[in-house]
Amino acid sequence: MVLQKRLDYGFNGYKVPATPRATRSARKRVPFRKRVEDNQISAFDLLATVAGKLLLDKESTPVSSNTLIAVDRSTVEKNTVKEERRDADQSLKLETCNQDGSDREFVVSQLVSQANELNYSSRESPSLKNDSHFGFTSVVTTSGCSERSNVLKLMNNKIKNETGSLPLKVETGLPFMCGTSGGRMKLDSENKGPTREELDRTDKVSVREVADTCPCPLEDPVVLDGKPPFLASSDSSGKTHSCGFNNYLSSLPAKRDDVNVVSRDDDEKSSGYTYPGPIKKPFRPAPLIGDRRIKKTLASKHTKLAPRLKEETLSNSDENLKSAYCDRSAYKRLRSERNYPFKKRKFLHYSSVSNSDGGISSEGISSSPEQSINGNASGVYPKMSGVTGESPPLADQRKSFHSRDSHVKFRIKSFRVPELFIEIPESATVGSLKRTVMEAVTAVLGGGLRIGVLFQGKKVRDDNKTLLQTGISRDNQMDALGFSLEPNTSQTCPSLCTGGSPMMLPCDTPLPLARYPATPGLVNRVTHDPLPEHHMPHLGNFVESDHDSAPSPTDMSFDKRTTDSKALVTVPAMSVGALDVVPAHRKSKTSEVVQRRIRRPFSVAEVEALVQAVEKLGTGRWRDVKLRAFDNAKHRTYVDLKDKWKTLVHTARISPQQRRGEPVPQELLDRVLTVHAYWSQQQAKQQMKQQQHQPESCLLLYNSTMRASSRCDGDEKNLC
DNA sequence: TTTAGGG
DNA sequence: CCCTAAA
Repeated sequence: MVLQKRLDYGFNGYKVPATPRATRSARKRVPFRKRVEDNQISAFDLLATVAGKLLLDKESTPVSSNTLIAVDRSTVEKNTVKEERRDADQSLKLETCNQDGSDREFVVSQLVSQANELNYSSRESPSLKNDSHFGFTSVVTTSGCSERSNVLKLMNNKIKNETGSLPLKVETGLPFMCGTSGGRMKLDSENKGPTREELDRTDKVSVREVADTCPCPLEDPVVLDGKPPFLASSDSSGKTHSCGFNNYLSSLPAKRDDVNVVSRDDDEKSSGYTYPGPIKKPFRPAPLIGDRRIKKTLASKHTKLAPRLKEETLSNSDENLKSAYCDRSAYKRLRSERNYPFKKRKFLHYSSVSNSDGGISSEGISSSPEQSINGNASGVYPKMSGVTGESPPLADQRKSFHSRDSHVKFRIKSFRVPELFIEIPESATVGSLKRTVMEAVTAVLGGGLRIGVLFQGKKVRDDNKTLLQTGISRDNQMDALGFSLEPNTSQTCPSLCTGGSPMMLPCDTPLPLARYPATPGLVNRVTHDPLPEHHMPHLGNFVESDHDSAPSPTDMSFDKRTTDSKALVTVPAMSVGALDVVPAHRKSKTSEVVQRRIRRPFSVAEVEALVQAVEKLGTGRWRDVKLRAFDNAKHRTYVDLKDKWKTLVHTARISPQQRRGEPVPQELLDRVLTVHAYWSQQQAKQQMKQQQHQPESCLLLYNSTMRASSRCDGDEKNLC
């Protein structure tokens, strides 16, 4: 807590003089701010996690991100193990999942059976529970109606060929698809009409069709058993079918694991084995940090997406929650795909398929959402690709799948913070030591970081080499790979911004914090920013000209900072999530975004001028002081001057060891104390005069006046 | 808008 | 530096 607080201040810049903060992102004025800051902290906090190692795994899990169902048992088990490991250490993790060209073509029947198997095993084996829920829950969570139906439709395409059609009534199928619980049945049913309409129109696959083709295997008793009783009972007619259907559906997103999405264990752990029925309940049983973040994000994003969602799904008021989760996934998609032209509707559909977990995780990983969702979904389900107009036909898609490199899976447990050298006098307090360290750390973190890659003990400097070329992708080399955070010294960002090393996020992946540290005036200098449209609207207005002011150290580090911010974010974005909140606020549609002014430490000369002016005018006439001594320093407001005086007085009173920032000459500080005492006295006298006729307060005032005057008696006389 | 103070 | 209540 303490640490966090301190960091907070550090990044606010205000209280950590030694750590010039370039900027601060826009945000809403009131309550948001605190939250944002806190979130930001956690990001850095996380970053600062010490000493770590990177695990490199090579897996040949079927990619499929979209193919949803192809999780074989071995994969599940593997994942389970990982899950446990995650539990063991809470440090930062970054994972990418392997994408292999193989196993891409699934036949529905196969898929189905596997799905069932999954269900079964999850029920059977406790060890698998965690993992399976992992998959299932996410399905439940994120998949909204539309998505599901979408999936269904997609399935349909396949199914038709494979199994032909089975009798299943739409009436039974739909409610379940869209319903969240048994109790909601009625509403759902009411809404099924529009939904269906929507579906038909959009994807040209009638719901009826879909329902009709529900595969047989779903009726498997085993599956039914695994399903919560109330779900089954909630459906009075054709329950068997619908249940099977549901199960089937639920199993789809389970595939998600393959998509590489790394969800925080804590996010979904609690849900355990989840069945598709009560979609709502298991959503977020116990909102954890990650979730909160998401909610916040949603809060703002939601408004935009909700209408559409509802249109597509249900107009049920209870739908909010659901749509919110849709939003979440959608939001992720949005962030990673906003460069693409996309049809809203399609976009929505896609979103749920791959992303169920609340994590920010998937983005930034090599198998990015674009690939997984766009590619697979459309590949497997040609209809969608047709509508989207982005994805190649199935055949081509497949081709491209195979031609894609195999992916390497990374897990970064933690980062090592660059070595820091700190010198501090013996007389310093522990508190100040902590502070100093904090400053150093924040300076590093806030001042620009880059990622270093160590391989076999050597730094890999060539960012253009592929993993293959460097040998990193080889299984036996996994131990030889390490990441580190390094203070950034270069002015330009080499590959990260241009092409991106495989380790890093793709440049076009929007990163919330990427532009976060950018200073108003600074933004203009960032020419390579991939997403200019996401800049805050008002930035330009804040560009101040401060030629009149002494250049502060802050100014020097701007460029580095901006260029590197990406690297900085890349890592924590995975699991921290706090960062996610930022963009939401940045884009807050409701109000104007406010940019915090950059910190401009007072130079000695300025302090001198200030003291001089105050000597003349006294405290309490800050406007005059401003006019007199800082009239042409536009960035110094009278409030600033007042604040500076306040801190000057404080500085003068504390021991020199406790002072930070650019040292102010003791002579000046002495004057500050003197002047301050004098004017305080004057003020008191003034008040005494005014209240002379009030006997009660007279004594008090007199005492305080005496105290003040006795302290610097001699000086006062001089001044007078 | 300015001041004064807390954050 | 920010934010605000008061003046």
